[in-house]
Amino acid sequence: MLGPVSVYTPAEVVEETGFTLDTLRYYEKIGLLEPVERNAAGQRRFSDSDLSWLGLVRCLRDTGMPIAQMLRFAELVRAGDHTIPDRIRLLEEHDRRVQSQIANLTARQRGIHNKISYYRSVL
Amino acid sequence: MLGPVSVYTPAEVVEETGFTLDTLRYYEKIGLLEPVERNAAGQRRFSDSDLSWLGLVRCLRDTGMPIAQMLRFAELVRAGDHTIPDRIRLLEEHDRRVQSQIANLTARQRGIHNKISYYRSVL
DNA sequence: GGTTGACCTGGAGCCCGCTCCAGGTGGGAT
DNA sequence: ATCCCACCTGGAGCGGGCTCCAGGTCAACC
Repeated sequence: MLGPVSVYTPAEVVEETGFTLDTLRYYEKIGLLEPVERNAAGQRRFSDSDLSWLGLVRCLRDTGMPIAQMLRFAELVRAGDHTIPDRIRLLEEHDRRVQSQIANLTARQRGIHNKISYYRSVL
Repeated sequence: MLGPVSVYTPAEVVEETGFTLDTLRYYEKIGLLEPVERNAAGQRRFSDSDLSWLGLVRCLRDTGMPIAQMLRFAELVRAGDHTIPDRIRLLEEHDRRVQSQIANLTARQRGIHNKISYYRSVL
């Protein structure tokens, strides 16, 4: 039994992923997205696997991974299953950076809270 | 009794705040920093109050506040104590954004963890 | 079969936030 | 007295990540 094999228009992918159409085209142009299938008229028809890749891209972007590093990751994916350990290492390293991002954000937020408290105290 | 009134060289401020000297000059140029005191030779001598302001700037920058908004905040500070309620509002609004940043980061991190687990499961 | 609107391409432009440079002055340790 | 290094200014340049545009093609609905 195969999973659903669906096809999505650009507008649907924009809706689904939150990326703009310009951004999707840009990602394809730089190779962050595999060349997307086209219909007879040359319009993009995205696949489930494009969608799922874009889901991961969304996670990595939103956690601050630079595009250059996502490209390296994309190359590992293309290179085949033997790169899975490398992919794990890359993601784990990124995860550590995300963790410290959260810690820093939380610490700085405390500084902001202090300032707010101070301002309240002098009202 | 007055607090310590000290004066800091550019190098000390760089050390203390983590901003580069170029960044400090840039912040002064755009008015995010009040015109800094100078010695006879025209070199900057930062005050305690510069340092403390830079501490707040560090919190706001690290939590993603755009420079334009920090400038608005700086103007409120210059305008005097009657703007304290506005400052509180501004900081609280920013705090809410920081909170949702942390939430988003945490959610995306879960997506990354899932991917790592998946990769581990297929090894 | 006409109109509207989604989509296409290549390439230029933009915004943010620094960062770097050239060319020069002054301070302070030896 | 000399050296070196920190610091100064104004202005240009940069890197990242899109974003916008002109000019054109197709599709789909009335």
